[in-house]
Amino acid sequence: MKILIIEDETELSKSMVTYLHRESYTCDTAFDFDEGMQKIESFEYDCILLDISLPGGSGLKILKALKDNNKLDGVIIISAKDSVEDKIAGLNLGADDYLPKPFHLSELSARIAAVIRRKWFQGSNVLVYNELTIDLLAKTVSVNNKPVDITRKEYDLLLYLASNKNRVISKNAIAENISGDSADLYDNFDFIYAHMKNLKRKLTAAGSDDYIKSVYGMGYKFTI
Amino acid sequence: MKILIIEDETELSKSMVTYLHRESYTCDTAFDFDEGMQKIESFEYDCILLDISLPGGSGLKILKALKDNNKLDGVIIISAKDSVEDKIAGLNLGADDYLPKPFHLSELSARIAAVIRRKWFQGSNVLVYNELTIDLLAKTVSVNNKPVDITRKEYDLLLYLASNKNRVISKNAIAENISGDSADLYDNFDFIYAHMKNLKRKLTAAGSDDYIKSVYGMGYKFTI
DNA sequence: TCAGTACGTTGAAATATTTAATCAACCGTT
DNA sequence: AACGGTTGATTAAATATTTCAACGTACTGA
Repeated sequence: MKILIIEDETELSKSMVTYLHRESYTCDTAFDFDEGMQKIESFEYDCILLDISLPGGSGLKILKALKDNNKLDGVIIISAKDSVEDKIAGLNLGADDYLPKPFHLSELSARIAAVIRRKWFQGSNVLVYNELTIDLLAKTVSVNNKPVDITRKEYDLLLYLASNKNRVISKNAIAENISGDSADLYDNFDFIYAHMKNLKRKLTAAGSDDYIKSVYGMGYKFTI
Repeated sequence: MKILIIEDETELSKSMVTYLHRESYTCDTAFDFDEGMQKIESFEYDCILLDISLPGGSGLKILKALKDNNKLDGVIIISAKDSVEDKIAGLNLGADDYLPKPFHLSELSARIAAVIRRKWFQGSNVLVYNELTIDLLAKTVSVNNKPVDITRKEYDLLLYLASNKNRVISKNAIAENISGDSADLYDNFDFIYAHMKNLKRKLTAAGSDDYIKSVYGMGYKFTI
């Protein structure tokens, strides 16, 4: 799952990245208004953490832009505790959640998990596709109720495709989702092939159907 | 197990912290209304001790906020003996328990233990996993009914994982749970490895299966 | 239809990361 | 001061990730 952190305090931003990375999220960062706008325009994110007070322009303007582009789902406002008007303005614009500074990273992580569940999984913790289930809380994948031993990248890959079922997902999108930073340019997708092969092998060996189809020249599609 | 003490009398707060610390609880403190609100908003606790009469605002308002956030489980009201209306208001709002001042710390501790048992272990005093049992009252761990000599951190670690069985628990979460202060960023998790090794060694030496599996890149999982 | 080419799959090797184990320093208690 | 428990640093081991090269397969245009 991919998160954009728009926050000018570099120390805070850095510790968020570290913590969230350990929680299996991949993070992008933006440190001012312009960079924030640029990232939201060029990439897709599962969750956006948005500081209101930013150099170069108010975060509320970014929020407005997100709203106009129908990308409000998954936005969490973070802002100084006393800015009540920021909170009201943010929630009025339709942000999903509001977290006053200072906050504990575990709290942030819990809010992100809730937002993502709401956005992608109708608030549920478990995705079920016939014999295949993905448990978001336990971070496990099972086939016929037997857990499958899966690595983190494989899990990310499966979750990403499954949460976009019936859609063709480009390899660029996959690379950005399961790998580090959107700034990276990928000259080849060999690593995707490798993960895909291992994932498929493990799932089918466990008795699952192969729900992931490759779409020649386009990407991959999870179809139930 | 993590406890939040919202209490303005510093002496009382300090003695509670000391006592509860000896009882293997880790404690956070808040000394007025605002601090209390901030802590409950930004962190998860297994039990919250809430004084009703606080500088800056009534504890009942904190209780209301907890109720609105579905975090009422594990709240114990502490208040002057004669405030019958506080008691009624508190229990009406759904607090778990009520303890009139002055009280014995042992009484407090017993109530906390009861609240935690109710919240986490459906009122049971003992967790049993085949040959392995964890006695919450005695704070002991046994294998085949023979007690195992275990340190406090090891006990915390085992209890935390066991009470989240079949879930992968991140090292972030483990660090926060077993480490005393609420510091939330750790630059390394070596101390977790050390405790983990000692815990596993003691349990297997005592004849227990190794129920704690490491999940590479994700954390640890207790599986029966 | 058929070669030609781009794309996808595979398995193995190389690299990087995470976890384990050991040992030493630290800290609070007694 | 001595002790056990806890934590941090270092090295070793295990595991995951990425790269690479060889091979299949699907599309393209003549």
